[in-house]
Amino acid sequence: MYASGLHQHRFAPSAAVAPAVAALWVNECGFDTAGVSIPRAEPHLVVRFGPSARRGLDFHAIGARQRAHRKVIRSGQRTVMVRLHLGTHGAVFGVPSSVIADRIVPLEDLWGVAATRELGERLFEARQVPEVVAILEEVIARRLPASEAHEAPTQLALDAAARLGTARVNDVAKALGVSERTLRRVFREAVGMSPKEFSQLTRFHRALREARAGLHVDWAGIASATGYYDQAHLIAEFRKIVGVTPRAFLGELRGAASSTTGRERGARSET
DNA sequence: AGTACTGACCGTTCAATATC
DNA sequence: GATATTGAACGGTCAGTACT
Repeated sequence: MYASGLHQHRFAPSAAVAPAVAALWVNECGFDTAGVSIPRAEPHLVVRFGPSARRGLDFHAIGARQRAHRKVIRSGQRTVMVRLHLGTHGAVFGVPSSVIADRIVPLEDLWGVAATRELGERLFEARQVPEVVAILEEVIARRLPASEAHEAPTQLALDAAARLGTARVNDVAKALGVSERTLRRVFREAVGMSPKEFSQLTRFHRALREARAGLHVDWAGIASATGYYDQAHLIAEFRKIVGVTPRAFLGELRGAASSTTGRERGARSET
């Protein structure tokens, strides 16, 4: 999430939650502003404090998303974002990824009223950001199984995801020893989107990363380097995913990421 | 028999590519 | 840039198999 005037504090996940948590950060904003979230396949756990939250504090699970969405961030709002690894939805949320795909689900619908009320009370009392992060990590760690091994269907989807960059779905299915239909079924259940949609999102992120890194002088170069047929297709894909052209979206992000700090347990890159 | 899982087939959609 | 063509990917459905 990026927004004008937004302060972002990043935390390296502790060893206890590292198998499930890919990134953890806190956004704070001192005045009303606009924000845009970049769509991702990974599920997120979000805790909001402040004027936008119900009763001053609420938490949600956000599933795999294929489209950016924009919203107003109110002054005084603090948002704790936890990005999970693909395939950990079952352990952390207790449901298949397909259940929360393209949705924002109140955590109490997944964890139950009692568990979320207890968590809410603890978070409400914890005023300092590191304390909030520690509580969240403790709660997530408690939900993780002793073994890091995934169930077979989830592992199949993860193996497919690792190969899906440029390979065709049918070829990936063959390489993994299942039919294309089975791979598609399993993948959608485990990831919350189709293999093709996952490939497109992966390619979009690659192009965005290259553009932000400034490795190419023009969009045609980025399109060529990241697997798009041509610049026109790159632009069409950006329009579909984030609603605007690549140049406009970069401008939106540049204007947004005005203040970002990496600290506490070590800084990492964040998109 | 009922259930769960898988593969195969089919018609449709749409992205990729070629051509004008 | 607009349009046409091609083929990959999709979801629905059904049959086969294994298991209870």
